[in-house]
Amino acid sequence: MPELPEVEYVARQLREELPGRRIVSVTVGWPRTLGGMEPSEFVTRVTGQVVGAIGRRGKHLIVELDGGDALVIHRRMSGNLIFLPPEERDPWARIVFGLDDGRTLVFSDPRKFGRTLLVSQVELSDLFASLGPEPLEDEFTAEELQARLRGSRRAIKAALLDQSVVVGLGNIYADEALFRARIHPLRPAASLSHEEVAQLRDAIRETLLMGIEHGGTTFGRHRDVYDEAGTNLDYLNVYRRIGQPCRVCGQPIERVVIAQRSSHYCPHCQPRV
DNA sequence: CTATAAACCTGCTGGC
DNA sequence: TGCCAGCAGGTTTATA
Repeated sequence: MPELPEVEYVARQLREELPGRRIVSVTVGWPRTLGGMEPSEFVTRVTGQVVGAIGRRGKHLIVELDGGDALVIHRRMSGNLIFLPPEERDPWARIVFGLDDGRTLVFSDPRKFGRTLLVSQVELSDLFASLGPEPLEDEFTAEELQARLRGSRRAIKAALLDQSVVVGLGNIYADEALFRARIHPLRPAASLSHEEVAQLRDAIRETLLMGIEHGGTTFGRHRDVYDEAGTNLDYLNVYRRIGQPCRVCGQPIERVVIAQRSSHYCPHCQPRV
C-alpha cells in the first residue's frame, strides 16, 4: 500500500516521537518479517539501543540506532507502524517494540509481505545501491528522468513503477501523475518528448506532495502512527475511479492492465497518440 | 532488454 | 445467508 507519501508522512511523525527513546523490549511475532535474520539475533542487537535519526529512502523507512546499525522498514502492501494503545492487542502484530516511556510501537502487517531489517551501514548502502533518484529532491530534474527513460520501449507506467528509474511511486501515484501530465500509461517510455518528460516530472512532484499533505491515501489499511486514516482518496482523479466521470472532461475513466497492475486513465485527457 | 507468470499472504467485496 | 471468484498500496525470482 504505502508509497512515498504514506511512508514520508509516517517518517515525519516518528521524527517527533522516537529520537532519544530507548528500545527496552522487542518481540518477534512472525520471523520472516526479519528477512532471514534469526529472531534471537535481532532481539539481542536491538534491545537497549537508543533511537537516533529517522530517515526515508523511497518507500523504505530508516531508523538509526546509536550502536551504528539501522532498522530498515518496508511496509510493502499492508504494513503499518502504529503506537499501540495500552492494554490493546493487535492481531496482526509482526514485530513489537517496547519503549522506555512505556509506549509500544507495533509493526502491524496482515499480509506479512512487509519487512523490518536490521542492517549495518555497509549493508544499508548495498540495499539502496540500485535505487533511482528521490523525486522530491533537486536531483530529480527532467533531464535526469529523460536519461533514465532513454532507449526504453516499455510502457511509461511500467517504467514509473521501476524503483531504479525514480523511487517512491507505486500504483496509485504513478496513475495520478500520468493523468496530471496528460500522458497515456501505455505510451512507450522513450517516445515522450522532452516537453512531456518535463510535465511528467512536475506532475510526479505535485502528486506526491499532495499525497503527503493529506496524510496519504487510505482505501484499505493505510494508517499513520496514531492509527488515523489519510484523506487523499478524496482527491484522486483516476485511481479506483473506473467508469466514473473524469473530473476534467466527464468521460468515463478506463482500466487497462500493465505490468500485472491495474492502471487507470482518462481516454480523452490522456490520448494514446 | 522486455514481458509474463508466479510467489509471498490475508482480507474484503461483489455477484450469484 | 453463504460461497467463491477476483482483487488489493510491493517486490523478487523464474521463464520465455
